[in-house]
Amino acid sequence: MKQSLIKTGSSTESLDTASSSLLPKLKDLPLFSNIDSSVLETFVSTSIHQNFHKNNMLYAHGDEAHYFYIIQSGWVKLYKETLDGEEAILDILTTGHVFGEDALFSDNHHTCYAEAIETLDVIMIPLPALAREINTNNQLALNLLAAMSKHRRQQEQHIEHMSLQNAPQRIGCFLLRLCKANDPSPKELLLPYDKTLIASRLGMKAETFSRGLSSLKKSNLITVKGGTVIIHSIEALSSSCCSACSHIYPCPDIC
Amino acid sequence: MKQSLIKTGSSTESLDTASSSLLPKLKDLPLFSNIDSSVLETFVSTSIHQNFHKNNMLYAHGDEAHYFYIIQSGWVKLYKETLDGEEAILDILTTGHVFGEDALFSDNHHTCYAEAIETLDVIMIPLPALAREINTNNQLALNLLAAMSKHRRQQEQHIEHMSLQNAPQRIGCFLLRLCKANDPSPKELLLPYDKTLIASRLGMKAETFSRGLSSLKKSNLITVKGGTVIIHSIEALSSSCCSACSHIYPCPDIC
DNA sequence: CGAGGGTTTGAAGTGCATCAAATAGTGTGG
DNA sequence: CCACACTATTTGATGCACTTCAAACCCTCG
Repeated sequence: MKQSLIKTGSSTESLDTASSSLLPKLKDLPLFSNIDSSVLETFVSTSIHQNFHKNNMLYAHGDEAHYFYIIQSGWVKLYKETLDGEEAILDILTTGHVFGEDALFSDNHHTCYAEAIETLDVIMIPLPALAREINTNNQLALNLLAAMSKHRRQQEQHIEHMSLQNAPQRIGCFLLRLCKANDPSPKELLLPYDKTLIASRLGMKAETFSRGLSSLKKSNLITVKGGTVIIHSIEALSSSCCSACSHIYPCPDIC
Repeated sequence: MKQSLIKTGSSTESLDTASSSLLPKLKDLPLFSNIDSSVLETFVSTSIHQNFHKNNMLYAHGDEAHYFYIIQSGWVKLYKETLDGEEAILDILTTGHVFGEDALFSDNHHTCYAEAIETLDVIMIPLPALAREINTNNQLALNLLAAMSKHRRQQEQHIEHMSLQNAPQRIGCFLLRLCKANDPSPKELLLPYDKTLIASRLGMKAETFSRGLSSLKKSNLITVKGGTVIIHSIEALSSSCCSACSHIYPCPDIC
């Protein structure tokens, strides 16, 4: 039904293979902590550095998988699409996040769509290189396990939110997650992407999102001006949202 | 709100430690495929074999984790509970399923509740034993990765179902998943546990589940008598349910 | 047989979706 | 820099799916 203007392949391909400046960036990722530089150098030497414009598709559900992706900057949405053409957003990722690696365990095929939603800058590392390495490198396998496990907890929270929180609560929770720091002072923040997309990420329609924001406004919890939101009191907002959740603010590393 | 009669600890403890008859059972689990018998013997020798009655709690959210669990028979629900006392079911597991192992990556604490919903028979293996082994045994780490990855795809489907399917569709999909075989003949099956619990697993109230079943009945897709359901035509049922899903029947290994 | 939980049914309420239209915001070419 | 086109967002009116509350029914088990 909602057929977006997908321009696959029309991405800006700045293929600077193996720029050694990538190495320090990889080293900082949890996935690669305690991994020998020599291994990372192998990854870097076979990697591709690429840009994608908004609405470009990185891969489709069912595609054969060749790479996994490390986000340098920008935003990606991972989603599924039904026969009816409806889409369900699984996750929206940004700088430092890794995705696509799960194809290793799905017969080398991707199990969802990945699409850039803001100008995106990724490092693409060939999956066979990863596969070879985890087969012998136990530390890397353990790091990957830790990453998967974290992702699993995030998904559990997603499921919990969808079943138990109402629209304003899901919105409030989303805003709180945008506040990294846990100081209790009023907090001004910029919504990272389209409101329509945030709505979809939270499992609601754009109209419902809009009304949800107004309702938080009316309760005097926040102020909204365009894409800017001011949280008057983190304390107050969390007490109105987190009662319908198994975690209390500030959530653990999950959020 | 819904405070269930939890009788923690009052379980029937048939502690027959290290019965070597367990070994062949472990060997058949995907998690332990291609793992040396000597390793499994170590697991068996430190394991506990235990029964839990309906409504017994295995562990609570936040508990320090000592074991992971392998189900021999019976059913367990994994769930979260909000401050309000509402619960969200994450998963319902049965024979052959493994759970609790993710605590290894959550600071050795469980991140949800686990409760027996039908008389339950589990093998409990100490987490430190697993931790020690995956630190050096790459094959085991890879098996665990594969298991986590499968679980991840299941969760993704759960999320998708919750966002896109309506109540009768979720029910139909659940029934189809109970049919392992994909022969197209009418299929009679027994609901594995309380309708109330199925409802909750599917993210709806018992009343909605009941009405959903009637609606499938009225569409002449199924017949219901007590806990027995007859699917008139798998073809017809799947065509009415799977349109709101990214998978078509029969779903891949996910279901 | 009777108690109690699970299940069904009915009536009414609520929250979100849908449809439609107005408004704000953004990027374009002139 | 402005006018236009197009999209994102908001607002209002209405509908529907699911929930809630209440009561009846049914089934199991002591």
